[in-house]
Amino acid sequence: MASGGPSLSQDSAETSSEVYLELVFDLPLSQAFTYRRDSKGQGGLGKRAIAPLGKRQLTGYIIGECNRVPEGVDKAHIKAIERVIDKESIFENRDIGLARWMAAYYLCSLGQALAMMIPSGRRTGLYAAFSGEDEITGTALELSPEQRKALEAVIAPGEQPARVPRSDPLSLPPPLMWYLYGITGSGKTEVFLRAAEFMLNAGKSVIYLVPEISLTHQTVDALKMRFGSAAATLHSGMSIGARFTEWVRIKQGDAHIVVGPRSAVFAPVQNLGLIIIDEEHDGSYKSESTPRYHARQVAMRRCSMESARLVMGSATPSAEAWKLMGEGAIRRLDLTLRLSGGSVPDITAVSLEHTEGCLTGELKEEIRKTAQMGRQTILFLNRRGFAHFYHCRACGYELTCHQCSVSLTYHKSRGRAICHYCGYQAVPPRVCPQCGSLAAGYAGFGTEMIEEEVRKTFPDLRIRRADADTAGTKGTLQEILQIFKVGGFDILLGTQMVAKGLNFPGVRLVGVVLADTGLHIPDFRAAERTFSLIVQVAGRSGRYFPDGKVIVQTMRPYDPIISHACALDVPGFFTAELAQRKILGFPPYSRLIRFTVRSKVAEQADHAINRLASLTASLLPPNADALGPAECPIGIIAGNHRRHLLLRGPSMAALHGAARNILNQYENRKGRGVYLEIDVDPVSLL
DNA sequence: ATGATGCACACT
DNA sequence: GTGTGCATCATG
Repeated sequence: MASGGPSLSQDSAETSSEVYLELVFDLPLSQAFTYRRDSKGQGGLGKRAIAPLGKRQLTGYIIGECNRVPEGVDKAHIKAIERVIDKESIFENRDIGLARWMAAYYLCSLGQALAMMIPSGRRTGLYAAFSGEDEITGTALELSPEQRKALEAVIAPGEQPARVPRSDPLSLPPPLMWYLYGITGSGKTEVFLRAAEFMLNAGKSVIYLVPEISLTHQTVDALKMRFGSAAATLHSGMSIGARFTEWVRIKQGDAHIVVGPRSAVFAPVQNLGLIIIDEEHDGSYKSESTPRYHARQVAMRRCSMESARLVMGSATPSAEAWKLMGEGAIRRLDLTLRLSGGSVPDITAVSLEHTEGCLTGELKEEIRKTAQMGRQTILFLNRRGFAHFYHCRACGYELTCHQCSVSLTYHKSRGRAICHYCGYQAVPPRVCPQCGSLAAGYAGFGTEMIEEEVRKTFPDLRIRRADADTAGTKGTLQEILQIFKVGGFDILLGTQMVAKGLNFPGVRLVGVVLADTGLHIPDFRAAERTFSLIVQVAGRSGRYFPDGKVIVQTMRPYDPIISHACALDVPGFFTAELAQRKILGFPPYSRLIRFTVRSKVAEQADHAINRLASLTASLLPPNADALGPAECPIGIIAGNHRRHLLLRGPSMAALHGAARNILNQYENRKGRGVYLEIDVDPVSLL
């Protein structure tokens, strides 16, 4: 039937009048698929449509309309879409443009990138919420001279970066960027709010990014008070319906300022004027699943594309941001003064060597002194659990998880050793399972052990623990923190979560029980994270009274990282750290793409990573190199053996092409049960 | 991603 | 001769 020349030409005459739709799906497939319109002749760029793909009916995104079928596709095989879902386009050209950039930059499919940008695109997780950081008031506060200067810089008229259309989809002139660099309590938030207010008055929209959702509720409340119904939220803790409602409100232009965690960077605001990134250093801005985008990177791109401004802020900038500030690409605005009557706390590093237990004499004395003053103490420990490693001093045996390769942590309250990665639990043996020695047990300490020691040392003081275990039950953490805030007990003992932006007026003393935890993890950012954590924790002290005291216990009191942190010397830290990174050739002096493979079968993981490595060896340009292949620092998670390989080059441009070629070759013959994850600009290498 | 297909080896 | 498992392939 479809054999002769004449019939073909007739076909093409027909085809030219027919319009086809190009759809992409939330699948790891790079290509678009061509369809006819549905029975009612519906189509529409930027709308979603249900369409048959193989045996399945999937939601696809209409990214184009064309009047000829692609090369090598038989017209007769073209199917019609089932139906169009949306009445109005949900993706503008701008959104599709941003998604195309994401797909190219993060090496994911266009469909995966688009799915990220809409509320129901991906399943939504739940996070524990707790009250946050700065006391934001509904009414505008008086600005200090420093704040005023910062605000004026950010809202200064004029100089817009030229809107230069480029053929290279990855390169655009950078946006105008500023960084509010200042200690906790120096009033960054008020400057952000004023800048936002200015933009709204100028008829522009604002996106306000906060880490996870910890600060979202409070920031939203404040924004609602300040800006009324012009404010909207988009976060993963909301129901799908609530999210959608807010999304529509934003899309229709009813809301002009959006607060939320990293995914809010995709908020469909009209006429974007400003993106704010609060606590820019925070790790939660990097997505942990495909596409593994970084909200800061996406924000920069969006601001470039839409000629908007970008303002970030933190007391402890990321190394990337610090370098850009040094180069002048980001303009630094210093906020040096503590408002609310506070001042910079007095920070002392104390050696833990030769100390019985986990509290040094210095720390005990300060706890006592603080209590006598009727004030409060926060004890911070960067580790959950009672103790960490089960270790035999006779033969060196270590008790580790059968599923994952990490050490088990003993939780006294449950009498169990628990894996912090997969949740595996075991009753710890009394004698060494390997050599039978009795000299086996737990070394190190966790929050439970400290709780016990503090209770014993200070039987008269009221102490509460706040960590992931306590937080398990829904309102509990929130409650504990609220009680602490109003002076309900004397000592708060906690992990990471007390380091985040919490704010307690009555706190005088902050004790970092062991600052070195995490310094030895095999990750080139270990120092940066440790430094940042200590400085952030120290910032909890002395917010409202000028007598804040911080004791940092450490095994290595002379380590420059610890001493820079204790001196709150961010420039000093980065001078040393960036010099080190430069010597070692790590970011921000190079760029990385990480390939991670996982499989239940170790040999399959090895095989896969070796194949990737040999492809890499033949396809990597001469100015780039590869690190690995190697077992991941966490070699096994939940029974999956993990191997990784890092591509390193002077710029992303040098790596992208090679990475794409490697992936194309690899995809041809990938094994079953072997999964590959691609991480562009990885933040964690575990 | 996932459902279909084809081929190897096994078993009533 | 049919059944089960996995590798390979196509999806418009």
